[in-house]
Amino acid sequence: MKRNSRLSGVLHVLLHMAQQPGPFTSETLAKAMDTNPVVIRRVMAGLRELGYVRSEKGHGGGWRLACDLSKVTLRDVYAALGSPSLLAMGNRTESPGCLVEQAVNAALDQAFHDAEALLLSRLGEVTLAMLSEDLRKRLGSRRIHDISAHRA
Amino acid sequence: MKRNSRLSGVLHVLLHMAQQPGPFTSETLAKAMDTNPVVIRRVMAGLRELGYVRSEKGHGGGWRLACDLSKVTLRDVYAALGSPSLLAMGNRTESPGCLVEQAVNAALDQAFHDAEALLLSRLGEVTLAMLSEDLRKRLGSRRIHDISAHRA
DNA sequence: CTTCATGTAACTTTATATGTTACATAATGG
DNA sequence: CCATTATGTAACATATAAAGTTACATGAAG
Repeated sequence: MKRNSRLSGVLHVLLHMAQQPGPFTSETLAKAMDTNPVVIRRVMAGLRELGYVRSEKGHGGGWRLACDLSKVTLRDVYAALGSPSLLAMGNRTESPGCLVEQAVNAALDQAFHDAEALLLSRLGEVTLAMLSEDLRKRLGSRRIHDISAHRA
Repeated sequence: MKRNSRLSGVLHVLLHMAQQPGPFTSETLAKAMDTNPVVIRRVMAGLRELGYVRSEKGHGGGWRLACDLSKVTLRDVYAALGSPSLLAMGNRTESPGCLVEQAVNAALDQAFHDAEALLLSRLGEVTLAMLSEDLRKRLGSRRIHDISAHRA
């Protein structure tokens, strides 16, 4: 999986899960995402803590959606991943003694903060249900979208 | 120097240079920034290409500002660094064959694009002269700010 | 022609996301 | 019971990119 694509990856998994009844094993999901089952479990753990999915062990076990898709936004999913930093750039030092650095930080922080706020706001406007609806439109005529037939 | 803090670092250097007449050797700047002279040269190279600074070799050589600070914005400086990616997150794949991935990408791309545009816009509103003016206010009573007395 | 500065390629280090292995835990079916 | 199948998780390995370092070439000043 490409760098820093957890959000993208998790959404992919959730959307697939919304297309078929579960449960899905970590191995199935991992194959579809071209990654490792452990990675799936790691990423899904955050979602489980917030009650968006459930997991069960043993025969017939695996992952299932456990939330109202119209109530969960992309921002919620992002938060479930631990709210990793959104921006690729940051300040050299956070609490500088140098006044020059303080002046630089003040200017950059303002811009960075605004951009982060906008991004979070946008993510908060999109629910998983909206994504799923968009997907159904894209699927069009095709009746089923089986995860086992996944190709990148 | 912390990760991905080139913009912050370069601005720091430029602001120091605006406080005193030059020239400044890479070594002097490096000490103030607690980094290596070669790193300074590498980063300043982009600025030189765009004519924002000049460098001279030999005795009495070093770096000098070569632009009207009121005409250069933080966005210009960012561009001089090669416009590195602003966001820490991206899509798993750029041109996916999977329709699920396409739906996810479409949603995320919109949000990502808007945030990047806002950030660039904000950076474009701030000139080096404005930063320098802000710095002078912060310096207040202090008459001089000698780079050789730099502390982080 | 020595000294001091930048220019730059090549290499090393470090940070972090991602991937993998190994093993513990729990649920199910015989 | 107990073999099978699943998740849970720690520990380790790999990959990538930023940052730092070394080495040496180039050029200007005294």
